[in-house]
This record gives sequence, C-alpha cells and structure tokens, in this order.
Amino acid sequence: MIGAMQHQELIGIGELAKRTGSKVETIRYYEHQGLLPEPMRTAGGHRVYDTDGVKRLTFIRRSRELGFSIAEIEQLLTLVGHNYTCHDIREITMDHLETIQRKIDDLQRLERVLTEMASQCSDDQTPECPIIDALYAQAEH
Amino acid sequence: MIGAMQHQELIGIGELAKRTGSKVETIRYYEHQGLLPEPMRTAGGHRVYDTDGVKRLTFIRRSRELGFSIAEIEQLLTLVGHNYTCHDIREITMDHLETIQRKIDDLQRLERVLTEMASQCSDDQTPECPIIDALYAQAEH
DNA sequence: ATACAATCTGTAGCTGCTACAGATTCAAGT
DNA sequence: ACTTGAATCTGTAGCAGCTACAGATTGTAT
Repeated sequence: MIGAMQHQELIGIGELAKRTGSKVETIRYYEHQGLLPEPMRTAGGHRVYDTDGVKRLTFIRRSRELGFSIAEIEQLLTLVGHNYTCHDIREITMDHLETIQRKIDDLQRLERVLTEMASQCSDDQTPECPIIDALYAQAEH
Repeated sequence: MIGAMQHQELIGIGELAKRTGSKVETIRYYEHQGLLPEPMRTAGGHRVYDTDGVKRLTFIRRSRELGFSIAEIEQLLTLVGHNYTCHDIREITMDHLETIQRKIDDLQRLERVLTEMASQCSDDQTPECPIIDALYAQAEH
C-alpha cells in the first residue's frame, strides 16, 4: 500500500487547550516535562499540533483527572508507545489505587479525630476550648 | 507579689526538634513563615528556646498532624494569643473538616472509577486494555 | 497598513517542607 | 589552652503540578 497521505487538521496551542480543557501554560509545562513531544512550529515559531497531539493530551488530562502523577503517566505513555499488555497497565492502575486508598484512610482518621474534638466543644463564648487543650497536649503514642 | 523569677530551661534548636518531633530545618522554616517568633540567641548567634517555644511548636506540630494548613494555624495562634472563644476555634475546625470531607469524597470517586476500570481488564498479555481505551476517550460530561 | 488577539520565552510564585554548601560556633576531651 | 567533631548558622535550590505574570514577537482580520 502506498501511504495515502491524509489531510491533518493543524491547530494552535490555544485551540488545543480549548479542545482538551487545558490551559495554554499547562501544555507548555507538559512539553517541558517531556510528557508532550516538541511540536512543529510555524515560520514565526508558534506551536502547531495535529490530531495526535489532541489524542495524547486528552490521555494525559484524563489520567490527571484520575489522579495519576506525571511520573505514572510517563510510564503509561511509554508502555502504550512500545509493546504493552493489559496486565502491565492494570498493575500501574492497581498501584495507584493503593495510593488513593491510603490517602482516604489517612483523611478518614483525621476526620474522626477532628469530629470527636469538635463534638466536645461547648461552642460558646468562653475561652475554654477542648480543641486548644488537645493541640497543646503532648501527643501520647 | 514581687515577680518570682523562675528558672527557665534553655535549649538549642536541636533539642527543641527532638522534643517536638520536628526537623531543625522545619523549625527555621516556621520561624521564617512567622509561625514561630524570633528566639533569643547566644553570643555566637545560635537560637535559644525556652518552655514557651516547646509549647508553641508542639501546638503547631499537632495542628499539622491534623492537617491544618500554615494559614489556619496562624489564625488559631492569633486567636489564642488574643481573646478567643471556643466558638471561634470550633468554626475554624469545622471549616477544616469540610475541606477534609471534600477531599475524601473526591478520592472515593476516583477509587470507584479506577476500580471499575480495573475490573474490566482481562489482566492478560494482550495489548487490548479497557483502561487505555478509557484514557483516550473524550471525557463525556 | 494597522490594530488587536494570540503566542512566544523565561522566570517567579504557590504549599510545606527538605537538602544541600560553606562558614561558624559550641562542647567535650586531653 | 587546644583540638577535634558535632551542632548550628545563612542562603539557596529542589520537590509536584501547575499558574501567572512581563515584555517581546507573530498571526489575522479589516
């Protein structure tokens, strides 16, 4: 098959930002971090993107929304670019899930302690406050 | 009553760090941020702390462990130094609780989505992966 | 041709530390 | 008194993940 050159729509960074729900500065930041490859440029030096750029940035943004770190996204993208298996991807995802679950646990512990402390407050106009007392107390552990 | 000068134990920054479970650099950071007042110094310029220093830093560390931000701790300490009521303190605490609960909600939403995605994985050696498909998909909202 | 928007690079700021480097200073031992 | 070696000093840079400028240039529409 002789490569049938397809017409690619070319867009600027502003349009890319709009289509992916990013900010222009964020796109440049990802490029600087190596998540996005250096794009083509106009004669004047403005960045030009094609459909691949939109796809890749969509991937990045979706991953960020799911809380993946830049480093994790780099892993995912490297895998996707080379030879990946569903197993590999699932493993990264499960690691990430564990991180999230640990954070949830930590926050829920804080929530319990703070709720307990606030419940002991009289909530009135006196300067006697169990919260302050607790904060000054040596942490016993 | 003639002021009975009490003997105050004086300690260096290393000892203060040990007693409060902080790092030396963190203490200097808090000082720079205005959370800790500038302490006395030895002739040579080393910081010297007394019991008040220990108390205040304990307060800060306990607050940080409960997830209060530097700004919130500043508020708390200002209130404590002036005329505070239990109500004031409780209000800051409840605000903080809401922030934490919002974070928990966000993380639990992530957890659900990621778990769902991972559950659809075949987890085998093929390069067909629902997670990757989902990440490339335009977020529909 | 000209106006105005978009983009360019580079740097600094945010949060809460942590980790250096290179220069003192302190405390203990001899 | 002298000499180590540990502690401390100041100042700066780094981490994550952006965001927000400033000041210069380019693109586009009329």
